[in-house]
Amino acid sequence: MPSTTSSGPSLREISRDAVRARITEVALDLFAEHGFDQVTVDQIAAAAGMSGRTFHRYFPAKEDVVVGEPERWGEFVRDAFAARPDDEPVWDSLRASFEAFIGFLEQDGRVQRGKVAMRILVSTASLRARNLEKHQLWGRMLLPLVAARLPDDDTALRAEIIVQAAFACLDVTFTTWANVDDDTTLSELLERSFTMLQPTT
Amino acid sequence: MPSTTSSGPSLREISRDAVRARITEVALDLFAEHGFDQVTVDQIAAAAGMSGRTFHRYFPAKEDVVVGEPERWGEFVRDAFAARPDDEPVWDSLRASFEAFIGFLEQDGRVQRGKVAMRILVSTASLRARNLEKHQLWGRMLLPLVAARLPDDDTALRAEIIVQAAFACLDVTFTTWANVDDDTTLSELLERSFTMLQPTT
DNA sequence: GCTTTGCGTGTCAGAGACTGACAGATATGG
DNA sequence: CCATATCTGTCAGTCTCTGACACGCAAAGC
Repeated sequence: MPSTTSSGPSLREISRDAVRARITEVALDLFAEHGFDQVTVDQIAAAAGMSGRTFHRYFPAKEDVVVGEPERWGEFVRDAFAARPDDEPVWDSLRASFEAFIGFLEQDGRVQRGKVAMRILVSTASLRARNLEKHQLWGRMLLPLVAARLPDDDTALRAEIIVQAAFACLDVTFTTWANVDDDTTLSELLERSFTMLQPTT
Repeated sequence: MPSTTSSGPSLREISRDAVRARITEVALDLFAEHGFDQVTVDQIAAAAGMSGRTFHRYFPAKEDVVVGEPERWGEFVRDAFAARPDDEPVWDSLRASFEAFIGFLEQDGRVQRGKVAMRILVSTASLRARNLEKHQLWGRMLLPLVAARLPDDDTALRAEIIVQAAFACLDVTFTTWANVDDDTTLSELLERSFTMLQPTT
């Protein structure tokens, strides 16, 4: 147990995060060069100086290296949504929450790396699958909040549709952003996507 | 090669389809009882009286038993969309195309079995993944047709959003239908879903 | 009728992603 | 220095999926 003097992450956690980051760095390079499916776990592990077994102790599945930790970002988005005013239309609240998410990514400086990762993601079936699971998770986290803000009847189906449509917008945003070479902004694409769709009130 | 007297499916194809149907039948029973992940390919093969290797000659992947042949249905939907009048709003055309698809399924009497299959599908990650690939495929087939019907600018992004949103509606439709015990109709749910969302014209 | 050809099938071997069990190494705290 | 917890590698095993080979059977050609 860590001493009570510091309430921050323990030494072990720092070390663990550092190793995870290193693995991610090495793996993304390999994926970018040879393609996700052409790189084996053992190759990544060797490049990172460890055994394949140890790789799986840091990432349960090979896909997790690219997708990251959906849980953390899901909480971020959920909290952002919860912080929105109650009288705002849900569609706008969702857009604002995704906007905050994107803003966080950009500020963190992961955008360049993010574009590489996203290009790998959208071009690999098993990674798209993992991404879908992220949507499902986020959906389960957002659904009750969205449903609570909807007027009277049919809230279950309405909320489901709205959330899924929002994810579709987010997906299209990231996909087109990854496939384009100019400097089009994620925020810009997100706004355009959300504007093209409107839930009937 | 078959003699020219009959232009129908060859004997081999009939036999192949029959075997495929038999495997599907046996496998769905096993999946429904034990869950998709708990049933091995060898178990299905044994229950169908063949080796595991032969199973894979009929279905490249275990998931294909549940998902079926996306290509065929994709063509069906694409043709249905192409047959719609040019001046109809794309959103309505998409709804009509999905309606036709659903109608075909219901007429074929696969609805009961379909509900079982759908329950297995929505509760298994790898099957949801395969279903997503189906969406991607259908999307690639529909996208050019949809884009061609859209007014002037930004057709690429607009088409992408509209198609993805339509798939979201279709997905929610099947998912809620599978999870509900009453007699709510697929068409009914589809209509409600599509009505809740409107692309801005 | 016999052969040739094509096709379906089983067996075998192997890659690749994981997972559990065990044992040694390392570092953390007293 | 020791006791503890954690990390790590090795090994073995499961499961999906693929390629290669050989066997059997049935239709087609002579």
